[in-house]
Amino acid sequence: MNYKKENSKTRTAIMEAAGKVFAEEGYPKATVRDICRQAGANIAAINYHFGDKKGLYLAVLKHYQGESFETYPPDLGIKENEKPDEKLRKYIRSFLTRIMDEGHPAWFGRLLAREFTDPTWAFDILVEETIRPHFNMLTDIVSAILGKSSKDRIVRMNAMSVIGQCLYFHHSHPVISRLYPGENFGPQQIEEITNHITRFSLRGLLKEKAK
Amino acid sequence: MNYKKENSKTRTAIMEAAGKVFAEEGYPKATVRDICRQAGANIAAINYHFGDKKGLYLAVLKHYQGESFETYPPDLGIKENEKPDEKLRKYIRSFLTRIMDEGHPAWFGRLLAREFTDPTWAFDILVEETIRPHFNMLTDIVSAILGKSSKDRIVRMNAMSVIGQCLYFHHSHPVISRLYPGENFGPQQIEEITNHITRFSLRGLLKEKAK
Amino acid sequence: MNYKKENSKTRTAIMEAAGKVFAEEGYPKATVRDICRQAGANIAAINYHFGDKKGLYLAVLKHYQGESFETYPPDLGIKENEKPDEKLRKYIRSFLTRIMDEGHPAWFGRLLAREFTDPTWAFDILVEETIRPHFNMLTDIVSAILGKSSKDRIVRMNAMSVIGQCLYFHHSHPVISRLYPGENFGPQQIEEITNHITRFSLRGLLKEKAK
Amino acid sequence: MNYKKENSKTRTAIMEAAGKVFAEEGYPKATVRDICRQAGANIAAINYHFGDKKGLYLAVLKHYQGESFETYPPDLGIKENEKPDEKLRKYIRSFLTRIMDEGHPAWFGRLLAREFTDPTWAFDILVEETIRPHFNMLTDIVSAILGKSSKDRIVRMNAMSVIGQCLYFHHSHPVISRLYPGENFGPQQIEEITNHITRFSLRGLLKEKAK
DNA sequence: CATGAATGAGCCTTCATTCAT
DNA sequence: CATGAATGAAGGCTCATTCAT
Repeated sequence: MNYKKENSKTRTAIMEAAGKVFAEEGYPKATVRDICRQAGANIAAINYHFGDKKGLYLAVLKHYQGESFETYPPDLGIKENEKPDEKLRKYIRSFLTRIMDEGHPAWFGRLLAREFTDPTWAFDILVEETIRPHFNMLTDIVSAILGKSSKDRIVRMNAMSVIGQCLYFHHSHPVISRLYPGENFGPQQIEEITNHITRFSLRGLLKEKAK
Repeated sequence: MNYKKENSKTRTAIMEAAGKVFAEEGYPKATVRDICRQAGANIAAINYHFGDKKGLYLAVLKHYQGESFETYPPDLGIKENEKPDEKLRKYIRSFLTRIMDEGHPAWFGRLLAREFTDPTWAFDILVEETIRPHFNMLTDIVSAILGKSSKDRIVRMNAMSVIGQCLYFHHSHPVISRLYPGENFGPQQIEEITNHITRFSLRGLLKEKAK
Repeated sequence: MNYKKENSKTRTAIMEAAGKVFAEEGYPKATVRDICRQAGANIAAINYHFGDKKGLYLAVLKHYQGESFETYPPDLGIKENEKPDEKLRKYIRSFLTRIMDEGHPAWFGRLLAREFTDPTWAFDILVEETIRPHFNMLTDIVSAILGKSSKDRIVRMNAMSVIGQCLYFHHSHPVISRLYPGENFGPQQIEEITNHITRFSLRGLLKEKAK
Repeated sequence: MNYKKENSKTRTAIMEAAGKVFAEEGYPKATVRDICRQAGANIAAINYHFGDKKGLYLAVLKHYQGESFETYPPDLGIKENEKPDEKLRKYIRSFLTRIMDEGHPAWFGRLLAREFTDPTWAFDILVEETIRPHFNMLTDIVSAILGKSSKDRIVRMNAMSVIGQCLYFHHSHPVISRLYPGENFGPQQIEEITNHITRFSLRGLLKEKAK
C-alpha cells in the first residue's frame, strides 16, 4: 500500500490538520470531514492520499514520530561521560519539552498521552517505535544511578516514578487550571518543573541506592 | 427537568450498566444502546429516567461519586495524631486502591482517570466535588511534612509529584503489558506499589524540607 | 439476532419495496436509500428492523421463498398415481408460472434467476432451501420416465435440459422483444410454452429411454 | 468523440484488462480503478483513450465481438451440403465452446451471458451485431430439420429450446457445484454435453416434424 | 412506567470523472 | 501521450433522540 508521492500541497495540509484534530479530539471522535474542512481539501482526497482514516492516522503517526524525535531528541545534549545526575536532568527536560511545547509538532505529545488511557489499534506501533526506545534510555540512566541492572524490577519501578511525574504535569493541565485559576504550569514553566522533578527524583533514587 | 423517580428497577439497572460502560469506553464512545442492552432495558427508558445521555452520565457521576468516597475514603484509617509519614502512606494506598481496584464501584476511578486526559463537559463538576477535596487532603499532608503553608507553590508541586506517580501506575497498564509481557503492575500489586511510591516520595519530600 | 416483531407497517412496506428493487436492480446495484424512499420510510428504519442491507435481503428471501412456494407449489395438482408424462407437464407449468408471472411475488423468480449468473453470499441459502427441493422433485419425475436411478448422471443432464428451456424462456425476454418486436413470449403465453417444452422434452426423454 | 488512436500500448493493455474484469464482475460492479491497476495504466488514461467507462465498455464489445466471431465461428466446419443433423451438432459445439471455454477471448461469452439476465445500455448493440446473426443461423438449421419456414413461430420456439439448454449448462455452474459437489459440468465436459444436447434436441425436433 | 417504532443527522468510504502539467 | 492530484456525488451504516401507545 504505497500511497503516492509526498510532495502534494493538499497532502501536507491534510496531515497538519489531521495532527491537530486527532490530538484535540482523539482518533474515534475526530472526523475526516472536519480534518478536510480545516485543510481546505475535498473529502475524497483522504482516500486518494491515505486510503482511509486509519491510513491517515498511521501516516500522521509515522511522520511526526520521526519529526518529534528530531525536534526533541531524548538525549539532547547528553554526553557519554557525563554524570548520571546530569543525564537525568537533560532527559527530563527533553521529555517535558516534547509533551508540553506548543506549536508544531507538539500536539504529538497530546496524541501520545491519549493513547495511554484510550489505546487504539495503533498503540502497538507507538509502543515499539517511540515509547520503547525512550523508556530504555531512561532505564539505562536510572540503572546507572542505582547501580543495578536495567532488567531489575526495582529499576523499572523507579523509572516509572520519574515518567509518571512528567506525564502528570502535562495531564493535570485541565485540573490545575480549575483548582488554581491563577496558577499555571504551562510551557513557560518547563524549566522550573524540570528542576523540581529532577531534584525530587534524584533524592528518591539515591536513597534507594544507599539502602 | 427533575428526574427524581429513584425507586425503579430499570433505573437502577441502567445506572449500574452505564457506570461500567462509561468507564470502559469513555463517554463519547459509549452508546446508550449498549448500556440499555446490558441493563436489559428499553432504549426509551433513558429518556424517561434521565432525559438524555448527558443526564444519565451526570446521574451516574453524582451517585457513584458518593459511593466511591464511602468505599475508598482518602483518610481511611488516618488518625489525627498520626505521623505525617504514615498519613501519606495511607493516602497513597487509598488512592491506588480506588483507581486500580476491580469490581464495583472501582470503575469510577477509571472513569475519573479518563476525564483527566479527555475532559468532557462534566469535568468541572468532578473537579469541584471530588478532585478538590481529595487534593486538599494531600496538600495538607505534604504541607505538614515539608513544614510549609499548603498554599505554597512548592507544596503543590510536590503533591503533584505524588499523585503523578499514582496515576501513572494505573495509566501505564497497557504500555507495561507490551514492554514487558511477563511483568505486571496490576491491581494485585497495590501493596508493593504503595510501598515504592511512599518511600520514593518521602525521600524527595524530606530532603526538600531539609534544604 | 432476532430483529423485532413482524407487525410493523413500515417493516412490511420496506420488504415489499425491497423485493421489487432487488429483483429489478440486483443486490449490489440496489440501494437502501431507494428502497426506503419507495417504501416511504426513513433510512434508519432498515437498521432498526433488519440490521443492515444484508439482513434485509435475507429477510426478503426467507419470506418470499415461502410465499412463492405456497403460491406456486411445484407439485400443483400432481397426484401420486398420475402418469409421469402428466407429472412433467404440471411441473413445467408450475415452474414457468412461478418465474414468469407478474405481480406479487413474481419478482422472486427474477431475483432467483439473477443469482444464477451473479451469485451473492445468499446463493448457498437459496440452493439449499429453494433450488434443491425443486430440482429433486424434477429428477424424480425424469427418473421415472427414463427408468433409471435418480442418482444417475444421465438423469441429471436430462433434468437440466428441461430446466434450461424453462429458464431461457424467461431470460430471453429482453432479447426476444428486440429480435422480434411483434413477438411476445410473455406471461400470457405460459400455456403455449408449457405445451411446447413438455412435448419437446418428452420425446427426448422417451427416446433416451428406448436407446 | 472519435477515439481512434489504436496504436497505443496502454490502450491495448486497458482493453485486455477491461475485457476480463467486465466479464468477471459485470459492467456495473467493475471499476475503472481495478481495470487500470490490472493494466498497469493510469486512471486518466481511460478518459483519454475512451472518454469514459461507457466508451471503454463499448470499445471492448466492438473489438472482441469480431475476435470472438473469428475464434468460434458458429458455422465452424459446417459445409453447405451437410446434413442438417450434423449442422446442428456443430452449431451446438461451437456455441458451447464459445461460452464455456476458458482463456482469451472466451470471457466474451461470459460477458454476453451476463447481458441476458442483466442487460445494460449496450444490450441493443449486442443483439443487432452478435446475437441476431447467430440466432438466424440456428433458425435456418432448425427450419431445415423441421421443414418449415424460418419465420414460423414454431421454428423459433424450437430454436429457443436448443439455445436454452446450451446457456443453462453454463449458467448452472454455480448451482451444480453446490447440489452435487463431486459432479462437474465444466468446460472440460464440452464434448459430452454437446452430444447430450444434440441427441435430446434432434429427437424433439424430428418428432415435431413427423407430427 | 415502559416499550416498539420511527426519525434526522452525521459518519466513513468508494466511485467515475476531470484538471493541470 | 501520459500522469498525479483533486473533486462531487452517492452509498451503507450508526447514533441519540422522540413519538404514540
